Amino acid sequence: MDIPSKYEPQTVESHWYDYWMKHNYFYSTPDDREPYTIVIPPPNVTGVLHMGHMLNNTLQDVLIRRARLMGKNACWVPGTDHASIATEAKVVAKLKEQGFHKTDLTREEFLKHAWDWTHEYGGVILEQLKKLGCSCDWHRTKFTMDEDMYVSVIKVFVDLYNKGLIYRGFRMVNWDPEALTTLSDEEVIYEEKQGLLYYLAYPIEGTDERLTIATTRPETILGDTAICIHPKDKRYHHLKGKKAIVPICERAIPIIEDDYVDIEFGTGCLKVTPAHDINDMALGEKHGLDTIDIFNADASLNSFGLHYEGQDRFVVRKAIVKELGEKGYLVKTEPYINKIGTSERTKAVIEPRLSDQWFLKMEDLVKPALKAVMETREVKFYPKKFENTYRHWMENIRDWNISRQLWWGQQIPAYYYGDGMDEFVVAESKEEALSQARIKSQNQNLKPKDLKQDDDVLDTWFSSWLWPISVFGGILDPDNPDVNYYYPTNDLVTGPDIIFFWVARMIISGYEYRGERPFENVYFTGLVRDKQRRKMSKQLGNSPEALELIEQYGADGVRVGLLLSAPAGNDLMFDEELCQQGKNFANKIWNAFRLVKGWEVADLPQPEAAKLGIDWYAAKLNQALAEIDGHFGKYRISDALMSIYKLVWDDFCSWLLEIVKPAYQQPIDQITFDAVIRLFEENLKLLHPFMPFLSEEVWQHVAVR
RNA sequence: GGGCAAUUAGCUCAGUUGGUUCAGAGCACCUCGUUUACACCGAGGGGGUCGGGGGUUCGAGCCCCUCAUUGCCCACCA
Repeated sequence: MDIPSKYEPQTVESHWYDYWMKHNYFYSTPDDREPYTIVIPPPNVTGVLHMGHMLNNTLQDVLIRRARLMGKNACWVPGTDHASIATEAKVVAKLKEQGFHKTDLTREEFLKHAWDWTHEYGGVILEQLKKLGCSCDWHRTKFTMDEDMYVSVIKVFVDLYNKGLIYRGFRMVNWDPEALTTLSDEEVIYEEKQGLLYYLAYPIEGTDERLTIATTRPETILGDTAICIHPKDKRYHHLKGKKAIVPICERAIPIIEDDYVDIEFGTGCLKVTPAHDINDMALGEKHGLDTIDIFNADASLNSFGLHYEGQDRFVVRKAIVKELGEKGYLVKTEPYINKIGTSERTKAVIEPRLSDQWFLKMEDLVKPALKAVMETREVKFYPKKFENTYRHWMENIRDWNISRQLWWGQQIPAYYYGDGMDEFVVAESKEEALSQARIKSQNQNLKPKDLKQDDDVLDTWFSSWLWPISVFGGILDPDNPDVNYYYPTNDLVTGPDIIFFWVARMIISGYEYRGERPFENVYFTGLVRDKQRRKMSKQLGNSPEALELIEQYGADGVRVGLLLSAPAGNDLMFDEELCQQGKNFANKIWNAFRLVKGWEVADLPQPEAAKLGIDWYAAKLNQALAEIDGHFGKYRISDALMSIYKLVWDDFCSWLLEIVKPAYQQPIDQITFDAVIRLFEENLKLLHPFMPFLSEEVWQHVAVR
C-alpha cells in the first residue's frame, strides 16, 4: 500500500465514515444496554452552518462517540426547527422579490410556499453537519412541523387549556410592526440609543397657564388621555381637578395624581398614553382613563393621527416636533439615552400594543423546574454560574405570550362559533370542536362552516419546549418503548443565549409531561468570537465559511481547533491557526502510523529498552486515562483533548516510538511490534471522539480487521 | 437601577480544601538541526513581583475589605 506522507482526508483511498453513514451504522434502538441520549438543539430549518453550530455539534459528537465507545446505547437525535418568525420573514421576502405580498395569498397558498422553501433548503444544514462528522441517528431526524410533532403540540395546548393554564387575554404585548406579530418578552432586545427628551407645554383649560411635561415620544400625544402629577408636588397643587388641552388635537384631558410619578424626573409631570405604554396602561386602569390607540398594525398612524394618518411613527415624530415648535408648544429638547426594545428577528423597534393574545400561566408550572435545578440538583448546569441566572428568571416569571400573528407554525386549535371572538372552544380536531361547540352553544344546528379556527399560530418555542419528549413520540404515546428507554436524556449542549427561550421551558415541560427531568446535564458553550473579541456575524463578515474551513483543514482539524480554545461557558476567540494546529496534529498521527506500518517484523529477541519503554508508556496511558475521565466528568472537554494531545504527541511519538524504533531498514521484534500496535489502538480509541475521520482511517489500516 | 462573572507569561487559558510539587499548559517567540515517520518536524531556551491598595495568617493567585477595568444577564421610569 502506498501511504501518502501527508494526511489529506480527501486523498486517502477509503472513506469508512461515508460507508458507515450510508449503511446506517448509527442506528440505535432500545436494547438491554445502558442508554446515553442527546437531542440536538434543532437549528433553523432554513439556516446554514455557522461557527456556533460547529462548536456546539462537535461537542455533542465528542460526547456521543465517547459514550458509544464505552459500550452504551448511544442515541443522538437530529432535527430542525420551523422557526416560525424567521422562516416566515424569509418567505415573505422571497415573495416580495417575485412581486407578491403576503396578503395577496391565501393561508394555504402561503403555506405551500413555506413548505416549498423548507423542502428546498431544509436538509442543507443537516448535510453540513454530516460533513463535520456528526454521528447522529439520522434515521430519527425530526422537524418541528412534522405531522406527529405538530399533533403533539396541539395536544399539549388543549391539555394545558383544559387544565386552566392557557387563557386568552386582552393585554399589552410586544408588537413587531414589521413582522406584524407579537413577541414574547424574551424575543425583545433592549438597546441603548441616543434620543431626545422633548419638553412640551400643554395649555390648562380656562387659564393662560401652561404645564410642561417631558416625553421621548412626542407623536404619542395624540393618544394622551391624562396628565399625571405627584400628589405631594406643591408646584402643581393648584392644578388639581383642572383639565389640560392636548396640543394639535385640542382634546381636554384630566389632570390626575399618582405617586407613581417621580418628582425629580423631567418636570415632575407625566403624560399618560394608556394604549402605548405599559405603565400608562396601569395608570389608565387605576384611574379609569380612556384608551386611544393611534397606531395601525404597521405602526403608521390611524385616524386618531389626524392629518398624520397613514404616515410612519418615526416620520410623524419629526413632523410633529416641527409643528409643535411652530405653534409654540415645544419648550426645549435635551439629549437623552433611553432603552429601545427591538425585535430579535426583524430588528424593528417594538411597539407596546394592546391586543387579544393567548397566554400560558407559568407560576405553578415553574415550581418543579426551579426545584430540580436549585434544590434537588436533578438537573446540573455547566458552568454553574448559569444556575443563578436561571433562578432569577424562574422566580420572576411572567405569563408566556404564546400566540403569534403568523401563518407558519402550529395553528392555535381554538374555534370561534359566535359572531365575535368571545365564544370559542378548544379541541384537538375540528370534529371534536364542533361537538363541543354544539353543547356549549346549545345549538345542535351548528355546521362545520360555522366554526372559524383562530388565525394565529403558536410561538416556535411552544413546540421546541417539548423536543426531548416529542422526538421520541412521548406526547402522543407516553408509554412507548422509545421514550421509556431514551428519556430522560443525558446531556444537553447549547448556548446560554437560549437558557430562557428553550432550556428552562424544556425543564418545565419535562416535569409537566413526564414527571421527570428532560436531561441531567446542561453544558453551556460560549459565544464564538473573532480574534478581536468581536461577535461573529454576517454583517461584520468576520465569520469564516464553515465548509471552507473543513475543506482547508479537514473536519478533524477544525474540530480540534475549535475545541482547543473552548473551555465551558467562556466565549472563545476563534483563530484559524488553531485549525492549523489541529491539522498538524492529524498529520503527526498519520506519520506515526506510517512509521509503524513500515516496520518489518522478524523473529528477534525484544531489546530491554523497548520493554522498559512499553511498560513506561502503558503506565503513562493509564494515568492519562484517569485524567481524561476526570476532565469529561467536569465537562472540560478542551482539557480532555489537551491531555490526549500531549499524551500522543509527546509521550507516544516523541518518547515511545523513538525508543522502540529499530535502526534504519532493520526489522522489529514481534513482541515489541504487537505491543506498539496495541498501544496505538488505545490511542486511537481516545482520539476517536475528537478526530473520527483520521482515527477511523488509521484504525482500518493499522491492523488487519 | 439590580445581579453575576472575569482580571495569572506576547496570546488563549489551567491553577480543586491557603503550605516543598503553585507559579503551570498550549500557541507564539529565540537558538540549533535537511539523521533513514513527520519542517504540518526534532533538540534546546527565554519569558509573569498572579489588575491596584489594604487586611487576616507563621505562610495568600488562592480567604476578607476596597478601588479600577472589562464582559454578560435582568429591570415598565416618562
